[in-house]
Amino acid sequence: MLFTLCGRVNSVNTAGMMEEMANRPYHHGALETALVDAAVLAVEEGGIDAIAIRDLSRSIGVSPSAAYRHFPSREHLQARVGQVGRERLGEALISARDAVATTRSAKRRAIERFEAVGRAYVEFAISNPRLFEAAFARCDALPPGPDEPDAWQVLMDGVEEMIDAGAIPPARRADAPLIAWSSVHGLSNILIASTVPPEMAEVTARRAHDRAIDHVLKGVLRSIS
Amino acid sequence: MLFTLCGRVNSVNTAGMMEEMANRPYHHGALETALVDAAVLAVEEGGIDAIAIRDLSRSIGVSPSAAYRHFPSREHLQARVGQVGRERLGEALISARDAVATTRSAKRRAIERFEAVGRAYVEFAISNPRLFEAAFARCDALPPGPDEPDAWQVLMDGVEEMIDAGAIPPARRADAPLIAWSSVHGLSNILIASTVPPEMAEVTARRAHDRAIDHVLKGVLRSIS
DNA sequence: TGTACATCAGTGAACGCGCGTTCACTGATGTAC
DNA sequence: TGTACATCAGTGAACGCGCGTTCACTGATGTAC
Repeated sequence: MLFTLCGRVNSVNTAGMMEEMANRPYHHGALETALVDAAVLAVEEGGIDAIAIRDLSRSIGVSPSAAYRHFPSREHLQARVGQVGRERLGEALISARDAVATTRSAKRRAIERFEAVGRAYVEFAISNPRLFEAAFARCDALPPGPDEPDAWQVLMDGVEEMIDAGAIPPARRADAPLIAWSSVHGLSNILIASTVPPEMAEVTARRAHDRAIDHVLKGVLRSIS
Repeated sequence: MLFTLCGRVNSVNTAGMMEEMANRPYHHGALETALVDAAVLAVEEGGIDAIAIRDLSRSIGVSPSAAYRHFPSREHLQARVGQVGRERLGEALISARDAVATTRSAKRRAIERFEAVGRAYVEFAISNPRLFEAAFARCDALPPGPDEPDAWQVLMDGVEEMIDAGAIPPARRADAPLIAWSSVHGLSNILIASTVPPEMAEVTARRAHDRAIDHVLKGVLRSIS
């Protein structure tokens, strides 16, 4: 499911929702979280403009005005979704990087960890295309939280790690992060934008994406070496 | 104006519009063009979802239903705007490339033409951010017209030209276009997304962008050489 | 050259819709004494 | 331990809005004879 083209993490439990609405207490208890979760799903379905306070409240089973206890306006909720997108992206990068085995040489390991970050970046975008877009569409609206994992930071750490391990020359410290980020971010957007013809099997698309990612990552390493 | 951050080609002539509405004939004469032009401006103002048939018709001075003589639905108009974005991007690339002087060696010239394309790509995105986004958001909706200049084609031509001139090895023919496109497309999106703090002068931003473009283009050449 | 008529490109009223937001309110919760 | 009361987190009705789209219509245009 993670690798389905434009696939969504589809965790809506309709039965559970109906049940919840039946014997629902006066106070929801975690309305803010519920709103953000629902908003994230809505964004993944129809983009950032698909966020509608009335619609989300309704789906949660709460009156529209209740939402205003937690967000002063629709825009603030949208901004929050962008923030969540950035958080999830950062987490995906870190967990992919840290999943790389540690049995290689320091140099090889640094390269593989860097590649894992790049690969995870593109795969996150493919798996959550609209959330990925929202993450960057509203990135000026809410500052990164203090312990929010930041994609840009993860990337710079990776470059530093490679320099330390002697995988790339220190002279590249200044421009390598932007070069790498551009490539990987661009590939992500390109893969998101291009719709695969329906007759093309999902597996085929996945393989094509894989090859594209490989090529671009190899290119990145060449350009910063 | 071309280089203003998030600058728009602001060619609305309010006086002219009022005048036109006063002694306007029963038939508009070029309503389709007028709708597309107005839609492009609206997109540049507020993104693809800012296209509203009622609003556009009103601004042109025509009844809402008149638009339906030319577009079956709002979605078709949106798709058309995406197509216009792609056309304009393609034209910008070609004209920048062909503006490169021909007095250099074939090799040097091929490289400079290629760089000019990359630079024009990013500059188009910076100058028309929302139109640029729309160009790729709806790129599956309308097929490219027969003589529509295609950004991807321009890029591939550039690679071919460099191979012919001996600027890059033929072995790069397969992966160079995607690598180059990813970098340049990614940088475009990054520069669009990052808002410059207001205290930062426009000139400063422009210079920062210039440096970023230089770095990334140099990286592209390294990675495909 | 003049005229009948088909076709084209508009009008304007109406339909039904869902939205964001506000407001006075009420039920539940927790805290000070 | 019990109670008064402030505060919190909901309700539900209402406001005004603009939207996409349809429909029967009408004025302008061009074409066949």
